[in-house]
Amino acid sequence: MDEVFKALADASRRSLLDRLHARNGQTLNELCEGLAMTRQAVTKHLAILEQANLVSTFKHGREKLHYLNPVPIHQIGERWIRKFERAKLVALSELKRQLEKRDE
Amino acid sequence: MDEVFKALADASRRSLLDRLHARNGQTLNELCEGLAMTRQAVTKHLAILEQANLVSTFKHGREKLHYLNPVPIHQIGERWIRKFERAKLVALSELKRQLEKRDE
DNA sequence: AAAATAGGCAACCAAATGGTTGCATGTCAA
DNA sequence: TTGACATGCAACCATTTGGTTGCCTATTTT
Repeated sequence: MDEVFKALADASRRSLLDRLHARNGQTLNELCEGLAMTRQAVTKHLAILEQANLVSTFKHGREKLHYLNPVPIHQIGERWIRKFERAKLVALSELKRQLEKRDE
Repeated sequence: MDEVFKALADASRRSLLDRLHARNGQTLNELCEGLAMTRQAVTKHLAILEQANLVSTFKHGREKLHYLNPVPIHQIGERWIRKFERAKLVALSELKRQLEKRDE
């Protein structure tokens, strides 16, 4: 879980995930296109995403294909964010109560 | 948005949010209790959470009260995670299709 | 077989991060 | 008013991070 949060902390890595979300199964070179970064920097980012299980790779000849794995992202949503959604609802209903009280 | 992801990247900070979720409005000293960290380290973490708008503070005499703001967390869920949930569904239905195909 | 293409490895670097210690300030209680 | 308590500020430190360059290997293509 911690690795996933760490991996998502970087904007470049999130944009790599976005790219894979737009088109899955891209090669390293394809993922490098248009980025203001060397290929090696991208390689490192992809390694971190792979480590966090957010991306899986297949070798096909001399190319390495990258696939998005949305499961950990989903888990963050389920196991972590959901918990705080409830707090938000409590805060909202509290606010509502206060506002209604004001009109009394 | 980037600040929120960065703030959530650290396990100590996430556990501070957990503590506030369990009991809102704690003082700095209360939040320090039981942690293997100096008060100053906690102060820094709280500053980062505040900067990311995940925590708001009120001064009450010599005490500083900390309140959880769940809105940015909710936004991460809405604006970011939701997008990838769809990809997961696509992946699942693809898998289902493959499995069904196998039985033909 | 030679050249071009796709990617991997390792050393290096500057800046950011997470933590510390020491001291200062503001506020409450005796 | 004096001491205790809650917090703030600043300098410092080691490690991690995000990036680079240079070179090597493997697979195609011509």
